[in-house]
Formats: sequence, structure tokens, C-alpha cells
Amino acid sequence: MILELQWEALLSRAGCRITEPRRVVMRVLEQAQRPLTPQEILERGKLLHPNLGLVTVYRTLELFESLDLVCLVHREGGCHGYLLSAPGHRHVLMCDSCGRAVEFPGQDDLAQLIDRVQQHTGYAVGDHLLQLFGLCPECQEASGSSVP
Amino acid sequence: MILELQWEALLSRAGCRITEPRRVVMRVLEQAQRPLTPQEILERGKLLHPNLGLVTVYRTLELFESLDLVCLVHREGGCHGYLLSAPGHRHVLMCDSCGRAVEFPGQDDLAQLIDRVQQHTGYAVGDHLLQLFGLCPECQEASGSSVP
DNA sequence: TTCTTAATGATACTTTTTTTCATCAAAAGA
DNA sequence: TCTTTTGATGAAAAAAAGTATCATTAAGAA
Repeated sequence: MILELQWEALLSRAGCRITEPRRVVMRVLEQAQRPLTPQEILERGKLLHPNLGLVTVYRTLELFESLDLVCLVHREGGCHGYLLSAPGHRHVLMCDSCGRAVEFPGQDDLAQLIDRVQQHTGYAVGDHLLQLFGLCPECQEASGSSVP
Repeated sequence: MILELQWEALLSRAGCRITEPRRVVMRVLEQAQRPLTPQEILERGKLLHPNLGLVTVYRTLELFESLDLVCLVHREGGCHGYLLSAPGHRHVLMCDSCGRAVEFPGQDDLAQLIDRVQQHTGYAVGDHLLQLFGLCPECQEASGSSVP
């Protein structure tokens, strides 16, 4: 509820309109527990708004990304999906098995590392991309019980 | 030179043949200072071996990746490229301006962070993806002199 | 050298993403 | 209230990216 008001206010403030397709995309992302591809968002969105178009999904994601409402999640294979992102939390931890993703903070730990890298390389580090992969508690249990 | 022997030995050991197209892809990556897309590798490779095929580039990259000879570099926009990778160094630092990329180690710093995240979330963290973005020394100078 | 078979590259095909454009609808102004 | 303006949409088409098939080639062992 609060989240809803937040993103709508953000859009308004940016001079954008609150439209039905945008609400649909946001709702789909809110209900998802893992990163979704544009195609997946379209499929789920059509259930809420049958004549949703794929192009609109792409444009909406682009808009949301520019407002830091969603973040792009990368996987080793190169494929990626969009995940709703809480402000300030740009780090994602994803389950290799079920895809469920959560965010976590971690600015401080990286600050040291970044300092050191800057001194070693001479680069001026600005942004970063950190993602962890592993098994969520549920999938650990499941794999634990299947391999006794 | 040493690198060349290394990867050839690795391929042989894996039961793969050392072919001209593979040498070409490797040479292109060696000469590149930034991550290259399959298309870019094809273009550059054709200069050395005119009838190189795109499919072969994809397959060669897949092979090299499975042997950890190259790594996939992700960018915010989702686009990515392949970079020659020194063994053990899986972290990339890329220049936002010229695309030049270098690798750096950083296992220890992350170990703490990962420990903490594991305790907070209950996830069992296995792999990770860390990339830093910024300006390389050359581009810092260039941007510094243009904005006095 | 010869032989076996992994590897190649041309072609066709599927999937994903971008562009274009006519239409629609929500704000803004008279 | 009624236009006018402009942002937003969705269909269609085009472009780009990636994958599968298969006859041919050539690497490397015998």
C-alpha cells in the first residue's frame, strides 16, 4: 500500500502519468518472488489487463529502471530479468534452484574493497554490480531431504 | 606466449582440438582491451580468418567459458561481452568511458560480507558476481583537462 | 599417410528487442 | 464545458541476437 503510493508519487513527480498498463506491470512485479523477463511480465500482465502490449512492457520497465524502481538481475548465462527494488538496496541474492530473489545491503563492506582497488588500478570507481547466488532455506531443506 | 601454451594445453587436456578458428578467437580476445560481443569477435576474427562463422564464435566462447578461459561481463543495460580471464580473478573493473576492462582479486573482502548475508537470510551462498564501473586513468585525465 | 571423428560454416529458423505509426485518453487552456 | 495539446498505448514490421541442422573439412591418432 505504502509502496504503491510511493511509486505513483515518484512517477507523478517525474511528469509521468499513472496508467493502467503501468499499474499492471507494477502489480506483476510486486507479486513475483523472482526476476521476471519482459515476456513473463507480459504473460502475467495479460491476466490482469488482456490487451497489454509487449512494447509497453519494455517501455514501462525502461521507465521504472530510470526511476530506480526496478533493477536488472544478471545470471551467469547472460540471461536476465527485472526485479522490484527497494531504494538503496541494489544487491541481489538469488536462489539457483527456485529463482527466488531477495535484496541485501552491503555498502560498507564494499567501501574497503573499492578503496583498495582504486589505489591498485588508478581507476576512479563509481558504480558497482554485486549479486550473490546460492540456495534459499526452502531449497536447502528440499535438497537435504532428497540426498540423505 | 605462455598464455598461448596454457590455453592450448588446457584444450588438449579436455580432449578438444586446437583449430584455426579457436586460435583466431583467442587472438582477438588477447588483443582486445574491453569485453567484446560475439558479433564484434566475428568481425575482428574475419580479418585474420575470412571465412570464420558466427556459430563457431558462439561455440568457441561457450567452450572457453566452460574452461574458465573467458568470463562474461555484464553492464547495467543488460548488454554484455566476453573478456579473457586470468585464472582465479573473476572480478572485473570496467571503464564507463572507453570500455577498457581489468580484473582484480577480492575474495577476502567478500567473505565477510557473504558470511553476514548468509546469517541474515538463511541462504547458502555459493557463487557471486561482482563488477565495478568507473573511469580508467586515461579517461580521468581526458575528462579532467576538458573541464578545467 | 590414412582414417576417424570432432569441428566448421552455410543456411534456415526461433526468439528477443527496437522502430514506426495510427489511435486513444488524460491534462491544460480558452 | 469544449477544444487543444501531448503523453501513452498497442499492432505491425523490422532488426538483432541466438540456436539447430547438416554436409563438408581438417585435426590428430594410428
